[in-house]
Amino acid sequence: MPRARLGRFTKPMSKVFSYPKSEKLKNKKTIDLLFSEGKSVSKYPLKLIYAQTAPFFNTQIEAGVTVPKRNFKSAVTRNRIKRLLREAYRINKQEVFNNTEGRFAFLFLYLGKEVPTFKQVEKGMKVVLQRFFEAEITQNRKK
RNA sequence: UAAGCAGGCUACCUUAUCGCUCUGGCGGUGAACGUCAGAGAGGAAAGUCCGGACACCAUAGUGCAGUAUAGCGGGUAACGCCCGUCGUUCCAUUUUAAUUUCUAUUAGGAUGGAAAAGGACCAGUGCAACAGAAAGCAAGUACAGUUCGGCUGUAGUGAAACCAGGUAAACUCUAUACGGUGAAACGUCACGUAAAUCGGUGUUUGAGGGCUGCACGCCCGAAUCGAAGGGUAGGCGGUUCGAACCUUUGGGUAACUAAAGGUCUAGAUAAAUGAUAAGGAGCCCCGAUGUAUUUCGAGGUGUACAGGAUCCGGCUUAUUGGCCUGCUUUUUUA
RNA sequence: GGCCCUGUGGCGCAACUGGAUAGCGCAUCUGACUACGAAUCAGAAGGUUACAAGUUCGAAUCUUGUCAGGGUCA
Repeated sequence: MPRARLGRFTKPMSKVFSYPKSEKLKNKKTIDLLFSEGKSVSKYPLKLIYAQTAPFFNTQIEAGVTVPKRNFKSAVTRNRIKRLLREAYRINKQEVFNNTEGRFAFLFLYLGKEVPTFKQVEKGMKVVLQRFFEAEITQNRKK
């Protein structure tokens, strides 16, 4: 563990609504982990797959975004939906940072078959994150 | 002024807030991070249909096989691309001749435009449904003519009929070009496992490899091939200055090219250009005025096709609106 | 990013060295048989051979270009 400095865990909070490169979910292993063992909550047209990961890197949450090629053939519309999803996560992620303990990996899937507006995506994002909190709280109480 | 055709250019804008990637400066030992400044998708970035650059494989070698192209000349790094030109076919206009009351038909010439994968059945092999005597090496119907010789002409079937027949986007032949594999190439650093198990072949009598379909030749060569199984699937370089773009002058019918001057113009990697709000160009529709252009008011829309992934030159396909140039036809005025 | 393959009724397949009505099985519909159903028998419908252009007298077949689907790679 050469580069893991656990004391550096907290990020500076000056840029609240940012979504830099280091918070993006890139590692193929963790993505495989998400699909095999991750739990999910969904609110059409969004679906959130999440899993707890080891506290290894500096970031608290890694998040990724996916739009299936099967539903959207054009690369332009796929890029647009991914941008909308990223934007919605960027604006609403602060609640997650304030209300959770531990590290998580997120993957947002878009399941709809039509191009949404930003308001639809943001509404779905808020609901999905709320359901994520509820699921986590009930799990903690069971423990 | 309007319409059509051909070619070229362009790709909505402004403000505010929040945000993304890269580069440079400063702070920071360094990384992270902060801050300031700058840069940040296309005409097709697409399809991957051709041609190259570049990298590795012998210094890329020989023969066969295979693939591609096809009048002639030029351009180019190269091309299946582009330009010019010849012939062919089609269309339009015009003209001549014959027939005809006219319309029109046939044949020939001229002008303009368009299209196309446009070598060779005088090397050989194959193919041709139905119809037809006969569709390829053998035969033959009817009528007419006749120098009486299966000599000549006509008719009928058919897309094609006796003729050196048709057919090569049939095999093939001729000429020319092409070695193979492709940035998941290739180099390098790091992490990690199994130097284990089973079976085959082999060490100068040479296994196997050098990703070519085969043969030869050349090089490396002591281990190697297969099965099942285990590990890693990360970083950096290649990677953006290039057959680059712009302007002027000269050469060329043109495609294009030479010289001089100037410019720096994306480098992401689960993949950067976005979101929200307001407003304005533009477009559409409705109403009023009006011969019409226009003007005023209200509403809608505020864009089509579409996102770099090593890089260039083409081709093909998708596509909305605006602007410019040329040609043709038409209207008005003088 | 590169390379390769395939498109024929609703489904699975034939016909592919060009020759005319594109065929077979299952499924569908109608009728018969039966008290009713299944099975069986008889009959019918359903195709612009993925789309577009070309070569040819003639194209599912040959050529080219689009579109759709699938496979493969360190």
